[in-house]
Amino acid sequence: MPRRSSGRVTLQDIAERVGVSKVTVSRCLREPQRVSETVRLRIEEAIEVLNYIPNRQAGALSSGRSLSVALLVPSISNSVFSEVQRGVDEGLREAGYQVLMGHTGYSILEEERLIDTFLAYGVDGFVLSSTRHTDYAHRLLNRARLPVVETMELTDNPLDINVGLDQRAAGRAIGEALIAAGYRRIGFCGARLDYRVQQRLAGWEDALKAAGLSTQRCQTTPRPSSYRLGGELLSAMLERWPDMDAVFCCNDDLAAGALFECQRRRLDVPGQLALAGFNGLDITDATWPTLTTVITPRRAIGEQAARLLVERLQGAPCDPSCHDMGFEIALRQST
Amino acid sequence: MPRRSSGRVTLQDIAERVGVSKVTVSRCLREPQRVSETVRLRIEEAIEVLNYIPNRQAGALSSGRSLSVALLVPSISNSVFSEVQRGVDEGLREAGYQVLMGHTGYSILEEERLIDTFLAYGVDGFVLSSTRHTDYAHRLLNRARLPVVETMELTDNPLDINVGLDQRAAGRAIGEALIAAGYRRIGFCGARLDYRVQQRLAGWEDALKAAGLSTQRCQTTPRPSSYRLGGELLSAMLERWPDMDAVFCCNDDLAAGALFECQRRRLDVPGQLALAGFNGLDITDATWPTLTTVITPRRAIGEQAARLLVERLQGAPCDPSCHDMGFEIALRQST
DNA sequence: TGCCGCAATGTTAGCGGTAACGTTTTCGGA
DNA sequence: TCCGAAAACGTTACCGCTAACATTGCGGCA
Repeated sequence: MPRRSSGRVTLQDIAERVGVSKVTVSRCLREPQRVSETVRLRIEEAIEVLNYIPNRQAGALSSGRSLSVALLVPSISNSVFSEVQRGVDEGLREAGYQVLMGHTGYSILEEERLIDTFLAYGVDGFVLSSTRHTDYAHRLLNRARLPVVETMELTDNPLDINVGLDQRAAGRAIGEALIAAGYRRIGFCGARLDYRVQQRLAGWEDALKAAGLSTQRCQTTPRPSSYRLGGELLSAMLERWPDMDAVFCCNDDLAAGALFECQRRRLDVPGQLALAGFNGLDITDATWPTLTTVITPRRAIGEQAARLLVERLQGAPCDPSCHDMGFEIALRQST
Repeated sequence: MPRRSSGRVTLQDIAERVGVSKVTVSRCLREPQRVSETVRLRIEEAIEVLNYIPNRQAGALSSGRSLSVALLVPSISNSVFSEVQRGVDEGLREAGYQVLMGHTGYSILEEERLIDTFLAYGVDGFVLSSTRHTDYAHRLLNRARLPVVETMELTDNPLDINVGLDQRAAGRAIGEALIAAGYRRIGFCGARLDYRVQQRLAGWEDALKAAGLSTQRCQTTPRPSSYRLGGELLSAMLERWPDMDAVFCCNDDLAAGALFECQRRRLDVPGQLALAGFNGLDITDATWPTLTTVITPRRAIGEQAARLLVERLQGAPCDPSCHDMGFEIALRQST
């Protein structure tokens, strides 16, 4: 009993219509210059007429390359990663790769699960948005011998390629900027507390300690970040440390939420309290007052990740490397 | 010359180690109860030890089902769609499907390209976030005979399943709410002007006309929506219609941007100008004053889409249907 | 004329799974 | 003890495409 053919148009159908073998059709699609002009035109016509859509699964199975790459981000709703995604997507699409996206919900266990899933899908490479993974994820990636880019933060010990920025230095820089602006009782407010946030916190502490200032005004929570949470955290901080004159929020969402809370309390920003955020999202440049923040080169990180990944995919040898994409302090009205 | 095997562990490797045929191993993975206890345990052990990861491409090629579904959204950075995505993802994952996401950048041509791409990947179904497609996309979808869910807005003529809300009715409702609150010189400000925004605009006009009010205070642009744009549009409107007493912004980003612009101009909201947005994003409940908006059931739309899609994937017949998920007006401080 | 080399195309043998059907084993009941 | 059906497992033939090698045809040159 012959297996039911899916009914889809296949290479064979094209080949029969044109009167060549299916290898020639396949070749025509992959290396057009290796097929004669006349045959090529007739094949192209047949593809058009029959509405042929190549079956990537079959192609991937046969060639061992799927021309797809997995991009794992912590959260889709967080606009921080949408810029990275755009950069990655653009760079990889140019090179003929399709990006398959997954979101880990900030969980390395979920990341592990997704790595497994995408390996099953036969992706040719990974772009991860962290340098922290489970042991099993490490083993999976090592065994698969695929190019991997770890993005966002830097690490001393990259799996393969690492593109990001020094989160701790950025935290320190914004701390120093606040100190330079004359603030002395500077608070830190952080949510989610993933590795990157911890680094920013450490940088903030570095700056304050170096200036001989107290680092006690630190309010953190494992809850996910949101505008409202920014307001709640700020309220709690104002209660505990009424003398606080500036707050560095670990991200822009919290900073904006804190700003709204100040408005609600008729607290003048920056007159009575200065605010600073992190990432440089659109909103920081739209609020009143505009928000001081650390602008992170998310788009550039994505593009660079794509560029390096493509090099590896096209044969460059595996040579672990780190790429510091820097950051920029944007001093705005809120400080 | 034998073809270079990818080096990956395959069913065959498991089978050899256990001393059974690979069909038995395959069966053990798909229908465990059809394999004897002892063999099953030994197979499971071998899978564990050898770190076997099934090759989905091969499975899909052979069975004709890939257990994956494409979800196409206009924009990843727009949080409106991340809620839909979450709903879809959750519902489909439960049923064993993997969601592959693509973003169209609000272009139906790009949507067409993505449909083509994902058909090549052999997805088993589509979730689209519009009811507007190119002719070619229509043909592709019809020919593929796959279940398709069109989401967000409603249509009289669904391709297959349609889950969304009546955008025009929602626009009318917010218009009526503003009128009921006593506003009479109500403006509309819109960006991007995709189909949904046009519907909201039409609804707003319906409400104003029904109340005998002027619909001239309408400022639109094809530019993509953003906070800053909200401010710019509001400025332009205040210049043209200084007597305006309320503005319905086609989405929350514009409304928030407009609010920030009011703060910049020291214009009291709602005292001097009332503002309303659309979608019910987090920010509307965080700003000061909080923003009146239309809360759209995005999560529910995603979940319902997933539910209906799974039914179809599991054999329910194709029977075009529309599902109105409704909306809710949230009157807040800004009106 | 005969031989060489290259361009254009074809043949073969898989890639790693699964559907369909075939065979063997097991076991209860007549 | 023997029979027959179900449970357990195996064989075969693909799914649609491509790598590697084989073949054909033709022009150019000695």
